[in-house]
Amino acid sequence: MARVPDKPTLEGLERRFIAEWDANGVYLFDRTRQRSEVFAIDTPPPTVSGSLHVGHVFSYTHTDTIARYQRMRGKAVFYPMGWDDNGLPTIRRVQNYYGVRCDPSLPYDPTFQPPDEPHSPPIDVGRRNFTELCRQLVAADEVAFEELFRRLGLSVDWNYLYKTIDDRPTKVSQVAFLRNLARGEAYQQEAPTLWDVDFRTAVAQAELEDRELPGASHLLTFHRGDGADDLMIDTTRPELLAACVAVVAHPDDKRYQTLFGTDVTTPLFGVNVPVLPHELADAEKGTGAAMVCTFGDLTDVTWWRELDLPIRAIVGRDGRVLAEPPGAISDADARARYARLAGKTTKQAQAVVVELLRETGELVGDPRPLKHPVKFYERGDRPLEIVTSRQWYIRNGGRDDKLRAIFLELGRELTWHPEFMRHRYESWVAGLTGDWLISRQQQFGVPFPVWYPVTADGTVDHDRHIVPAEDALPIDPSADIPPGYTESQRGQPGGFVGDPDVMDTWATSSLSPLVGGRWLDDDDLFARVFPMNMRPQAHEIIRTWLFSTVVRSYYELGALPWSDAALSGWILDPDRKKMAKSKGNVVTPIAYLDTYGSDGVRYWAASARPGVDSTFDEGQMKIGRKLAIKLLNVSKFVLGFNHGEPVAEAAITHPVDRALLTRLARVVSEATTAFDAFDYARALERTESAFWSFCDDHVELVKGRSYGVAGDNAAASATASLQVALSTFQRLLAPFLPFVSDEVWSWWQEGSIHNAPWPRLDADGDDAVLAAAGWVLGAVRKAKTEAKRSMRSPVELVVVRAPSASLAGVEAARTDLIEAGSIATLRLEESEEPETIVTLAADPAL
RNA sequence: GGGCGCUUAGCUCAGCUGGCUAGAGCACCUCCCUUACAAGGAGGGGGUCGGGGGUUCAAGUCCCUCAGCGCCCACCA
Repeated sequence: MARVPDKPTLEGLERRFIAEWDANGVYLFDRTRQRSEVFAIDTPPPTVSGSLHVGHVFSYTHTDTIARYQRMRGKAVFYPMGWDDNGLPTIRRVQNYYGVRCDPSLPYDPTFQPPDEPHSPPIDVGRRNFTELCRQLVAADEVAFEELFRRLGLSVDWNYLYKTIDDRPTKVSQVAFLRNLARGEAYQQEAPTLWDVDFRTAVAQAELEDRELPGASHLLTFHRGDGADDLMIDTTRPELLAACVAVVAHPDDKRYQTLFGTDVTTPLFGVNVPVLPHELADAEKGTGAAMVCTFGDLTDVTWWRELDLPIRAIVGRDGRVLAEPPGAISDADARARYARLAGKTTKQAQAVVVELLRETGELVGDPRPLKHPVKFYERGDRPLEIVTSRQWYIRNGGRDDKLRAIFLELGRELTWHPEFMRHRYESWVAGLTGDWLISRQQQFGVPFPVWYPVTADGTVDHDRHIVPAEDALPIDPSADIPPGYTESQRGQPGGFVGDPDVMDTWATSSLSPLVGGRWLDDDDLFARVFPMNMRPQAHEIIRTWLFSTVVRSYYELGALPWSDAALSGWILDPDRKKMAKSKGNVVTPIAYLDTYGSDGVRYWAASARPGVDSTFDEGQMKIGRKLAIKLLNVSKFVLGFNHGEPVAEAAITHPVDRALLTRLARVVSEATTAFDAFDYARALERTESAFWSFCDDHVELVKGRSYGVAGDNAAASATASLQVALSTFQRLLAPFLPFVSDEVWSWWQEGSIHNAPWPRLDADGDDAVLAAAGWVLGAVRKAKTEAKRSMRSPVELVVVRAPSASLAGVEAARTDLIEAGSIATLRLEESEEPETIVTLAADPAL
């Protein structure tokens, strides 16, 4: 006996089912299943910084529909969640929220309590205190994140939740790093690196972005001896003149042939620098001759390295000109000029240099304003500088073509959804110019588990690493002591120091399949889930997260981390701009979940093609809600026949009903194929359109027969087919509308629909019957509408003229048509030209 | 400069390996309270499928080309 409410409603479904699913363990991962029976998802751990926005709802829903489909296909779905609470966003928030700053040199203060209000000026605290504040602050956000994801109906197994800040992920990061180090895949190097002067940290190539900035071209005079003509050089960065180490021109540039190998003297500072040929110099740009500074841009680094030039650094890590000039600036006037620059930001220094050049007459004309692209750290506010520093790197093929070829090949073995996304991986890997810089000069993150010996004279020996045993991890070298030492030896001659840096957040994220699968900690589990099936993620982090995961997985396990990568698009606001926190146009999802229900919002998300940027569209949510309501109502109606008791499928003998099953079988097949290809949107579209046609046409057609107007057998056939269709549609819609589908399922089935098997149908009916019947019914409806009659109004005569094949279909549906259309006489006439003539009964109102 | 994607009704978008008069939803108009649903239903108006060329019996769909928009990569004097 079906338990159908008198007045079906969507109200309260979310709260009820969230609790029910939890209580019944509907989404628990069955870890007894073998790898071949598991579908494992490498879920993106969202960055915990504030709140989730509608973009999260969008992409996480995509993944969830696939998880639900695979679960219904009988797979044990490994669907963990993680919180990425590492990294700069958290640091920034903690600094601002409490008004504190981390000073790693300070000891831990167990009694420290954060101020109630942001403290100004910021209070300096030790790294461990700072970390504790980070944990406190993210904890509240994480509760809200979990609540939202549950509300949205994500079928995550929350038992596998992890936080990147926790010991286990930290240990995974440190172990993997030490193994990289031992195998030579990680190394340390002192070299010019891109440097953010505000965050005071090195940044990686993958975190750069170009911004178009106004600048100016300055024409400078470099002097040649013996009264020869001056050498003119155009530069946008005259403030780096003191850092000039050479002048380069293209080897074929006729203008400079005689100068190659000679020296010229720099303006203002009178330093002799060589004029050298190099392929990268462009005869078309400026005067064709460029000054090489240490370092103005990445090309300078190349010239410096390949031409074996000295270093004359003048910009410090704070972005200001260093107090002391390079040794090459020896002349007293030159040193006096330099003194006017010292301590200034590069921007201020530029103004001073221009002034000085005007005084000496070495600036030709005025600076000519231009716009040019400048490299920024993607989270930064000021242009990057290049400074020499000691950093950790992981080899990624950027300096090794054989390795690069391996990573390119791995990218080709990966299945991409949509397929064209592989181009982004290809062009990124092909264009790498250096290894992956993983160290950051930050206080909060996974520390490098390395100490260095301090020699007897007090210098740190960076060439020797003291590393802990794996089973001692995780460690913090600024708090923990290397084996064989005591805390009193920290920083002392003959003692040790800890590596002060932390790993970039991607260095941890790149291990997400290992962290999620509990590598090291639970080998049995890991063997059942790795390599994973699916990596869902946004397309703009292919170069960071996706690529780095491929790299780490290759090093640690010699395999691709997953078989399939599913890239989601962006949410655009109505002005077609990407919704992003930094753009200030994000939409908070809660209000929409309240208004349209989780199912409605999920419908909107699932309507967007995989990988395609999609406009935020409230209208789609409204449609989703209507779909959910329709499912309630049609379920109620179908379950009203035979008191909701199941009727054996064997009763389905009527040609109209058999045609329905054939249509259903096709829809199931299309949805299945689409889902297998990760195309949730197509699965939804096929299902939805078949569902509406079922409700509006088929149900109307067989309604009368279901009530019994054509006898018990005909009624049983209709009822049984309606039940099959209902069961099928409920399950096809379950991945998209998990709440309402489980509600209607609960009216007549045992257990959650989300643990029910995905529908399978074999049918051999002739669905031309439905096409023919639909055509006639449509004509009848049209006639009634045009006559402004009710759909119930009687029809005296319908004459159907069509080829015999179509007539056979109409004949098969005769009783249903007569009933559905209130037709007194239905006459069929064979004809080449299909035509339906409807004669309405006299209007009783007239 | 190289690459990728997009351009179909007023709006948001489907249209998969070329094939019946190009579809859906929203919006708009008309009608219908029919006992699953008025939070519904029936019907209608509206498109030379970005431009041009080509292949084909047949092109929104394939090829070439141009244009606009977006993105990725590279350049950055």
